[in-house]
Amino acid sequence: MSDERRMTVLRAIVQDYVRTSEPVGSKALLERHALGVSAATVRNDMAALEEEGLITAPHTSAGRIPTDAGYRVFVDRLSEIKPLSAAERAAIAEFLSGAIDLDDVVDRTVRLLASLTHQVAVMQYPSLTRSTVRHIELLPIGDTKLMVVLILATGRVEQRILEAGRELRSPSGEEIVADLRGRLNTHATDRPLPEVAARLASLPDELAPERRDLARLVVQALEDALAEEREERVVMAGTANLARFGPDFPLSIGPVLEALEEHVVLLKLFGTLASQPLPGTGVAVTIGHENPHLGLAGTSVISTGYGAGRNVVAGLGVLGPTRMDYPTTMACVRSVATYVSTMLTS
Amino acid sequence: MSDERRMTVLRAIVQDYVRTSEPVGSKALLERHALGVSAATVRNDMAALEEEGLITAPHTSAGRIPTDAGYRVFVDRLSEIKPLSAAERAAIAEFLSGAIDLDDVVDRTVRLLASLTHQVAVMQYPSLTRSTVRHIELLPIGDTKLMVVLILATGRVEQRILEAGRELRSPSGEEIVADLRGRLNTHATDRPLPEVAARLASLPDELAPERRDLARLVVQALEDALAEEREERVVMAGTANLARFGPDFPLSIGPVLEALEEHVVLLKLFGTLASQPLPGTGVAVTIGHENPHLGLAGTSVISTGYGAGRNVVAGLGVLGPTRMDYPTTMACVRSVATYVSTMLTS
DNA sequence: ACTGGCACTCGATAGGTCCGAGTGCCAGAC
DNA sequence: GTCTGGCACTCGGACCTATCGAGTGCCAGT
Repeated sequence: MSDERRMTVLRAIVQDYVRTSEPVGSKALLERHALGVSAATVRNDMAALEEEGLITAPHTSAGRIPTDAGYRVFVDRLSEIKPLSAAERAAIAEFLSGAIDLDDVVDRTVRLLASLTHQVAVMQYPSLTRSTVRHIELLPIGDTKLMVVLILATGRVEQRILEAGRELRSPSGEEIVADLRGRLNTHATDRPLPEVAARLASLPDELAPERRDLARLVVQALEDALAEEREERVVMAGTANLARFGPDFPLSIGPVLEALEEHVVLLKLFGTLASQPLPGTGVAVTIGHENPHLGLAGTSVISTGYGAGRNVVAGLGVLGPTRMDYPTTMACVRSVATYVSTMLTS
Repeated sequence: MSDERRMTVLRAIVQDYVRTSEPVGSKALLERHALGVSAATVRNDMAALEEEGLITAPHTSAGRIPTDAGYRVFVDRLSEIKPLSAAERAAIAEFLSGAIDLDDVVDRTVRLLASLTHQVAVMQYPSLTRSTVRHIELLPIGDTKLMVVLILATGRVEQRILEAGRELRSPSGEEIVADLRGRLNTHATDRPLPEVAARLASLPDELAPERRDLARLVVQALEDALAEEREERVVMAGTANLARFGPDFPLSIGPVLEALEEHVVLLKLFGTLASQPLPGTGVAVTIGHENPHLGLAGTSVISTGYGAGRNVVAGLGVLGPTRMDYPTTMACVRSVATYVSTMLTS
């Protein structure tokens, strides 16, 4: 019994089912795919596939549909995904190149991805925890107030104003602030945020005792800013595509919308997924019940990382019904991620 | 023919239909409402109401359901809406009081509103165009760079860094900056943003010629900051409630989700609506086709304004099927808006 | 102006039949 | 062993029909 052919049959079943959304039988399979064998043989293979749990029959005497495990095997066997056409790539590049700022890049990206894949597109906001510090600035305001400004490599700026409790406009005060600014930047500039947080904690100890209080306040303010910004945002588009889930979606769409609203769920999903890409494709795929969240049991998630330069900053991807055109969708996700990355690098 | 009783019948029809989501007939009406007249009389009234276009029959020999116009009359006749119970008010207050910052207030508010009304809750981010300036700060950075900080009454902070093109750390430079800071705040502090924009434009002219270039740069930066922040954000929650639209919703839910994703549409909706509240209730109601957007033809929007102090800052409300419990929903929207307003004032 | 009564309409429901795609299995061919 | 053709069987979906009942419009009577 040829393992090879069984996989061909599985692939054919997945393809046909995705196209028609109807259970596919042995006869129908033969019409669309030149398998070179008879219907009876295909039936035998199907029986074997069902035995392995890769396909299932909704009821006796109907065709077969792939199970989650079937999709899994199908996806894992995709050694490489076909690249998009030149025209498609050009369209992506053009659409994204019109963006005016970071917000706009994110907004355009999700919309583009949603319309390309006809699924729900989700994108993590560029995560600051994986970004680096570009510069830290200290600015006296009034006589005793100090503004702490944190500028990140992603272009984001955070600021805090704190009460220093001492005169800062005096020559000695200026000197203290200048010294602190220098030390902060020595420790932080161009370093990733988690490392910065660790290094800053011990900074006050290297100062003269009378300067430690101010340093502690500033470090505290910076840590605040880091912690707050660590809460990552998620943007999505294409939820209307859920309406095409199929004629049977009334039950499934509610929970899915609920899950999509819980940004925490999505963040967890993309956080773990982006780090486990499928070898050879660069994208990660989670299918149906593999998904930890109950409401998403009928959906698959295709995700990947993106970022400026070579370090991954955040995740992006799409979510759709298990019955999804995996190859095409994976290609779209990967291409869009690539373009966003180049866009962010410049 | 008593106009009075006809309205009572209409009200009863609306109430029953909202409860059961099934067309209501003359007989069923009599069972639930003590109208004091016979079924035949009710039928006559119904025929008259249908003549007026306030109710309609899905098909011959079925009950009647209210038309958009019917709902309109029903809502307009609600002289006052019943306040929420003390327990509900307490729950609202407690849920919102846990918020830690502006973002959190908005987030909690939409979630609360969605779960209270079982509809889709939408909330405009506090609009800066209707806010006021609290303070403008100018801070020299390095030798020739200047940071412009704009602090708004809503607590939001915007900053820009610009190249001044001249020495600012010198005594004369400091004096110029201080003078400019004073003038800016004289013109801007505690004034609404649109007025600030208008006043700033002419500010350079009141300065000595050699100081105008710097002033123009600063004014330009401030106008940039204002313009950018003018782009208003919208937050929503409870989209999963759309799944309860009814068993017939497959067609309608798609367009609705599309409309919800077009934040521009929502902003326009709430922008115009919040300014036209229903007298006596403080909330604005748009029903079905009254809505300009095609995808929302089957939905009603209940909205109102909220804000710190007595000036309305932005809109907030819910969106749901035309078949909606208007009195209760209106009460919820109003109460939540009230609490958010008090919360923002403090 | 309201009521009771009556004939009529028509969607929803239930039962029954038919059809065909699809299956499993088996005996025979390569 | 592996594949093929054939055959009996299953079962959901489509289609038809009959029945039921909530609801209507209208009219004559109070």
